[in-house]
Amino acid sequence: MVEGQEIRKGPWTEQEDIQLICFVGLFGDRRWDFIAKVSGLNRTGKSCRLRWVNYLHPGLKRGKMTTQEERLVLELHAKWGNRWSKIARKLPGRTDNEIKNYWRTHMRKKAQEKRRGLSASSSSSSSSSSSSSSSSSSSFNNPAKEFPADTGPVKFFDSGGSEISASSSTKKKIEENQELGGGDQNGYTMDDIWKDIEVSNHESLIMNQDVYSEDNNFSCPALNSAASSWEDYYCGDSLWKMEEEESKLIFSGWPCLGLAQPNQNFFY
DNA sequence: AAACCCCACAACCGCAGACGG
DNA sequence: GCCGTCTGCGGTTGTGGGGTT
Repeated sequence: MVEGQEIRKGPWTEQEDIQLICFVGLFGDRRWDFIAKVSGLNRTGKSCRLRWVNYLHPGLKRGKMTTQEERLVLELHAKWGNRWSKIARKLPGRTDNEIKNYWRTHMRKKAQEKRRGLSASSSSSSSSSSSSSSSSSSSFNNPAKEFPADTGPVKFFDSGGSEISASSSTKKKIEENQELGGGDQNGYTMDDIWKDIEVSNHESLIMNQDVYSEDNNFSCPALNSAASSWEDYYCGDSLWKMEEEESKLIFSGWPCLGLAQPNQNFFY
């Protein structure tokens, strides 16, 4: 990066966030390496992108997953496996990271509960080798190990996709599906879920007009959503896809509240 | 009040695909 | 067609906070 400067890692400071927001406002949310360089943040483009996508993006919903979202995640995971980004696209305002984390924690819990239930009901049968907590995380995503027929710390929350692999995994998936869709206790079907989500999307779209274009690309955050702290710092409105030439002009009157000056030399 | 445990989430890493020169 | 760079994705780890003992 900037020669001699050490790349920063770890948690982002508020200052860095604001700085990043400003530069994304100027250059759009694409050229991350470029943004990382000119912003003077000693971060990698990757890191900047991640921070933006997972945390700073104005279209993000924060807070707990709704029941509809939970069900949708379950359903889509059953369909697509660990294609988190694909799943995330179906859940406006949620990130792949968020969904991934959600799946890990909640599904692990579910798996444990399920196992408890099973071992309670069937004290005999199927080995039930006393769950040695064994390897942490190394068996993730190993289809052979997903939904192990009742052994060990069940890794089914990270199944690596149900697409093809049948056998025990399929069995569990079927159970899951029955639990959520088909034979659900309250008969909540996918259609219902979609309806609900459409409704709530519609509502949030009304509140957040124009945040997204049709393909979920961020368009113009500065124009909407009443001032959550950082949004006040947005440096411009439609500077989104700006050429470097133009940006020079902007920098000549750099507006951002005493932030570290951007690396203007970059342009010359 | 302190120690411990568990959960939730942010962030990093490695890899693969896309893209431009 | 090859190579280098960038971007996106999935997996994994680290850490802070809240709850429990």
